[in-house]
Formats: sequence, structure tokens, C-alpha cells
Amino acid sequence: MPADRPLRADAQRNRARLLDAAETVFAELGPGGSTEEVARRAGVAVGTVFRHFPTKDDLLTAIMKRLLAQLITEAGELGGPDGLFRFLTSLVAQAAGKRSVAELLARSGIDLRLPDAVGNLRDAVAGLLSQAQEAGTVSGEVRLPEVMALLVSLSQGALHGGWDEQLRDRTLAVVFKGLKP
Amino acid sequence: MPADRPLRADAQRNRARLLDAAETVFAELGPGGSTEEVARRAGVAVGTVFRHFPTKDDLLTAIMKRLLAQLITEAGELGGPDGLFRFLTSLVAQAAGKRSVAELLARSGIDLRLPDAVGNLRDAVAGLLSQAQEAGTVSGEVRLPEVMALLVSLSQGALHGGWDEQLRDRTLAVVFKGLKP
DNA sequence: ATCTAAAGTGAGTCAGCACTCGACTTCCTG
DNA sequence: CAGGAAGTCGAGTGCTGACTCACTTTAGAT
Repeated sequence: MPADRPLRADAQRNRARLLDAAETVFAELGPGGSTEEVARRAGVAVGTVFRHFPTKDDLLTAIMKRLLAQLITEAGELGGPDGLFRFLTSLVAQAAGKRSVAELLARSGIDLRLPDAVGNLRDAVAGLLSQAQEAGTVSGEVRLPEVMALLVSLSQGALHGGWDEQLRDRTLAVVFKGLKP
Repeated sequence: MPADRPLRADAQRNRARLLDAAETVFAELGPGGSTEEVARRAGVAVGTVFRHFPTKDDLLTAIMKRLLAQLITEAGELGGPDGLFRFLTSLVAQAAGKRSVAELLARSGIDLRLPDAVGNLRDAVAGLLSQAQEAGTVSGEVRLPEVMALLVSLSQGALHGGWDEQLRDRTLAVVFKGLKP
């Protein structure tokens, strides 16, 4: 077991292409999308996919991790009294277009290989929640678990229902009203 | 094409068994559950499944229709000022246990073979909504589409998040508060 | 009791898909 | 500019799961 040497240049390039391709493929076809298709779109042979990700599930997990990291960054950058509201809005908007986001949240409660990353998202959302509560834009009654639950629900709903912008706003408005003091 | 003659007794029995078996199988395994497994649990050969439902998708659609009919009945029986709230609660509780319910709602927006049945559910919910609004338990601002959207979202969330009773109640409490005047 | 069309059976077909592996190519190091 | 390790290639393998069909069984009409 040699210490992890840096990847060769072509390998790095392919790894990145693969992740991008996988994201769009799974976004379009769901987890049912085939590995072969991912390879094709990345301009690479199947064997290469499996060198980088020994299992289809590993590939899925890798995208989830990346997506999760992006969300955490976004949550970290947002803040202030209505940071939580803006984060939720953005999340739902993304979910409506990108199946992966919703799928990610759906799996996150189940998949045992993402616990720390999910924990980080949880922490980020907790931060937004307490900021909002201090600013008085969210009721002190509200706790983190139900916020996470709503977050998962809404992104799932947006995904499956094919919401347009208006419906999204009206639905979020109801939830936001429920969160306010 | 002879007019539809009544099914033979054994055929009727098997059809019913098949639907029951399919419901539990798909509830446990999701749509990925195999036709063979459905046949096994119904105590019937695969061929029989395909005699009744030429396509796996036909089988799925058949359960959806049945489930939908049950929901519509339930919605019809409920009523009064908090009928809508009780319906939502019951729906979410069912979704948490039975994958099929959530999957049904998820598909209902997409699947083109269930439009009338879904329309009926929509009507039933519309009835509950207007009753609640007349009684003053739900704000007049709220419209049907967002209620349907919340309904789909919450059942999806309950399914994927594996909510316990407490979390379910707390989450619903937020939504209900958002619906009130 | 007899007959027959409807229903049931289950081994078999076929397609798709995750994954393998030996031959070939490309990067990097000295 | 070797040499060889790391990476890529893609035809091939094996399995799973939807669907078929020639044959057997059975319900129900006469």
C-alpha cells in the first residue's frame, strides 16, 4: 500500500470529465442511467470508469459528495436574517432542474458512506437557522430536524412535481409563513 | 374482440392476489422489485402475472389506480374545519410506512395513464380545502396547486427521511401554521 | 359426464448492464 | 530518451430480470 501518489495528468483530466458526465447523465436518467453512457459522454472507455470508481455506487457517492460540498459552501456564504429562506429557495430551484440534488438529499438519510458530509450540511443549516432566529425572522419554536425534513421534502416535491417558478414561490411562501414567529 | 365477459372464478382470485402481492413487494423494494417475486408471493407462476398485466408497467399502474381510489375515498369521508389537516396527516403517516403511496404521488404528475384518477384526487382535496377555508381554518390566500405540491413533497420527504412520529408532527405543525390565516 | 375455451404453468429467450482483463498507450522519472 | 509504472482500451463474461409460448389444467356451460 504505497502512500497516495498524485494522479497522472491524463488520469486527473479523465476523473474530472467523468464526474461531470456522470452528473449530467444521472441528472437526466436518474440512478438508472448506465455506466456505459457516462463513459461515452466523458469520451472515455468503460474500463476507465471502473478504474476510477470500482463500483457504480462509488461513482454515485462521489457525485453526491461533490454536490454536497457545493451546497455546504453555498450555505456558508449565505447568512443574515433571511439567509435560511434564500438557501431554501435556491435549493428548491436547483432540485427542480437537477435531479441529482433531490436524489442526493433523498439518499443522504440512508447512505452510510456520506455521514460526515451530511453532518456538515446539517451544521451549515443549523448556523443559518440560529442566525434567522436571533434576527427574529424564524420562530424560536422551530428546531433543526424539521428544517432538514422540510428541506428534503421540498426538493423531492420540486423534482417530482415539475414545478414552475410561480408554484415554487407560492409553496415556499406557505412554508416560510409557517416558520415565522 | 368479444365484449368483456366476466372473469373466470380462479382468474378473479388470482388477479386480486396479484394486486395484493404487488403492493407489498413494491412497497418493500420500490419499482425495482421483480415480477418473479410478485408471482412467488402471490403463489402463482410468472406467466400468470403477464396474462393479467401484459407489462410490468401495467401492473404498477393498476396498483396506483387502486391506491389512488382509496385515497380519494378517504378524502371524501373526511370533512369539516380540519378535514384537510387530518387528511395530510394520514397521508404522511401512510407514506412513511408504505413506499407505494409516496411513489404514487411522485408518478402522478408524470404518468399519463392516470390523469382522470389524479383529477379526482385533486377534486377531493379541493373540496377539503374550500371547506377549511369557509370554516376559517385555512387562509383564503392559499390555492389548490400549492396544497397539492405540499402533499407530494411531504409524502416524499416522509418516505425518504424515515421520519418518526415526533418529527412528522413537528414538520406538519410548521406547514399547518403556514396554511392558517 | 363431456367438452372446450379460458386460464395457468415454467423452462427458455433475449436484452441490458455492471464489471473484468490482457493487450496496448502515455506520462513521468532518472 | 530510455524504461517501466500508471493509465486506457474495449471485446468479452455473467447475471438479472422482463417477457414468451407450447403444453397442461380447470371452470363452467350443455
